[in-house]
Amino acid sequence: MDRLDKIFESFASSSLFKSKAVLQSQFIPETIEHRDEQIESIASILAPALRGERVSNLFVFGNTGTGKTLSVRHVGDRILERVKESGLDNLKCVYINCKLKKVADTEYRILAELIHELGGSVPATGLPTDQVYSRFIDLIDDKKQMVLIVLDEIDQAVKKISDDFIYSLTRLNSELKNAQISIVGISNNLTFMDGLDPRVRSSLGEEELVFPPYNALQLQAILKERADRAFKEGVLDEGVIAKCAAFAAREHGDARRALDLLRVAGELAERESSKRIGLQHIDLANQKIERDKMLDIIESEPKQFQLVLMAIMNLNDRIKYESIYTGDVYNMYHELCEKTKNDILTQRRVSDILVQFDMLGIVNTTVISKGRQGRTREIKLMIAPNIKEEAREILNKSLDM
DNA sequence: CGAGATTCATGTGAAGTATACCTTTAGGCTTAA
DNA sequence: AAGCCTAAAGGTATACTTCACATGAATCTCGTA
Repeated sequence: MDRLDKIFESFASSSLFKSKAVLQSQFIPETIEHRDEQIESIASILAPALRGERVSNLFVFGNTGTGKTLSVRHVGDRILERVKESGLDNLKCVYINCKLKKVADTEYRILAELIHELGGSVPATGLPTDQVYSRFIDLIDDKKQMVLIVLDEIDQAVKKISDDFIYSLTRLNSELKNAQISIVGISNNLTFMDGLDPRVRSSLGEEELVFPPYNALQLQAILKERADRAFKEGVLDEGVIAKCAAFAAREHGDARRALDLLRVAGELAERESSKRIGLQHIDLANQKIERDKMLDIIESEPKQFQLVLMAIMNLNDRIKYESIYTGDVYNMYHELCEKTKNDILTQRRVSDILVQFDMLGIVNTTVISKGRQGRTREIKLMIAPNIKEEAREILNKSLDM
């Protein structure tokens, strides 16, 4: 991808970009603006690790795109640098994102990922969970060291597994003879702590830190800084940055989104070989981001899920004004399965699939009781009309219809 | 007419099944001394 | 005797099914004014 980008860029002499990477989400800037206070706090909490002391478990809150991950990683990297300089080898830092489905959505997988990151290996399945624990312990307890575990999106993990997992992690210290572990939890759910077991809450929340959302002005400053590095001079129209910032500020001050917006706007402008990036590109970019997100989800869904979605879409077209209910969806799904020679799942399962769609935001469901007509889910399709055609194409293709 | 009882079409939870992987273990075979 | 391969045994995750019970308001029933 990067190499292709380079090729294309070298051919497009009118490229607007100086360096696109600056706007990509993996990019880690040297300086993080408007987060000095938080970074210093993190640093002072984690600093004892340099002396080989156990540091307090830390818990970081804040909405998406407020720089939590970035700040924590930044501090972590700096500490590791420091460790390297002084030639010591008594500190390790592991970063895990619990939200990435492939990486971790069971206790097992998170542990496996931890072990993997620390250089060990463990099969993707098959081992009793407690054996994985003991492997983990063996791995880190072979010498005196500190292990810093950063769990990003920890709320996702707890939701899917249970807080026992974190409890056993915090308890692990008592089983370790040489090594010590500390946990840094990152969550974008402010109320996450309330639902936790009190024991977990107290051990995990030894230190807490809140990242407030960026306001529009701060977003502007951040965007400005990055835009200067990313774009050639004078390609941005007046007010483009302000508009990006405004869009993102509306979305809870999500800086990542703001940067995405800017990048996509740039790409769009470039594609129509415009010399400048205008306000209309931002609007287009906003639409495109939404669209891509939705289509990606749809495409990556398993077959049975796609069949159910197809059923919903068919119904949605047919009866424009009435609501769609579970029973209708199931019947339509049944038909589709027969037509496409797919296995037919039970109603129970389809019901669960609908719940999943609801969580993904593809569909909006409400459980209602229709009196004597029983109880059901009222289903509303949330796919924007202008994407429907494409969505249908994707479904047709992958369902072979 | 109004308070309860009924009822319908699913929601929901628990437990079970099938399948795909994975490790460990032990037996059998090969190999080298 | 040591080393290697293989198959069986024993575990987990995932996707799904089966069974049983829970829901909640429209509708029915029936006593009463």
